[in-house]
Amino acid sequence: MSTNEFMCDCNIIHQDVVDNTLKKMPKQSLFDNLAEFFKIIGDPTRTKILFALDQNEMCVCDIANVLGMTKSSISHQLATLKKSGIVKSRRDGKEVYYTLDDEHIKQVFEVGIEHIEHKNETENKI
Amino acid sequence: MSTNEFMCDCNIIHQDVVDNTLKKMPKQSLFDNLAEFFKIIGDPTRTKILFALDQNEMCVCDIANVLGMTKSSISHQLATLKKSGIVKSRRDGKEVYYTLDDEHIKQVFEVGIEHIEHKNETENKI
DNA sequence: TTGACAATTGAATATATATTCAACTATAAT
DNA sequence: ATTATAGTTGAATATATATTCAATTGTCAA
Repeated sequence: MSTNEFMCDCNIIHQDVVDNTLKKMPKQSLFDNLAEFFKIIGDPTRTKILFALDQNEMCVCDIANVLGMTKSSISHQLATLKKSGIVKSRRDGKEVYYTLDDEHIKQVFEVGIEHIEHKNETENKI
Repeated sequence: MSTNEFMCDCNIIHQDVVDNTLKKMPKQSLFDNLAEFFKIIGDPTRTKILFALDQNEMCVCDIANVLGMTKSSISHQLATLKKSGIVKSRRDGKEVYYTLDDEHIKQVFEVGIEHIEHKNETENKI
């Protein structure tokens, strides 16, 4: 019944489990979008930018100073974040101000931090 | 006051905002861990593996069949996930069974999906 | 012990991407 | 108009990594 059995190099061992899982799998595009989103926030520089923007609306130079990086690299990363719909920008005079476009960011960070703390706990149990 | 002002190529424009943000910034290792975690789940193959394992404990061949990929590539990815403490494994005879080691995964997916849906909504408003 | 299958592993390849650098645009002030 | 500053952009480089391939290990059955 599985549509994938000819694409891989091994036999199905538990047909029921495979069929059941295949039935529940969302379409590929959901996984692509989900992974794309996590990949975008899965970079230390971008994570720091998002944390900073979660505190204040900020212009590029200020972000560069907070992170201790060049405005070029910050601008590149902001472009990536903007293209993904995570931040938005407005110009005021010479400065361009960035803000979070997605208010879930804090919540996303929180579950990530929960995971890290969970991991540290279990490691320290040894 | 800022410790970073000599590492970047532009002046601070809003000293108060920069100082205030720097005061609130967690240490670098938190961002590294956070980003590392999101990077790990920020790959379509791994996202699918985690979704599958959230349904059932599964062996490598079954996962390979669900995803339509070779057991080698699945095994490599499982090693990555295991090293990050996201999955764990047990051997039973010839098979090695994997399960989620972090029960937050479903919650992490949920906030990610919320973001995607939020993005789709705002796009469709045009 | 031999053969078969599940799974792992290391090296190689191919691809993605973060930062740098230099050039450029946009805006404001003189 | 000229100058200075904020920000963007494209190309180049350096680095990371997903998958493939071939070889290997672990386990069971005959």
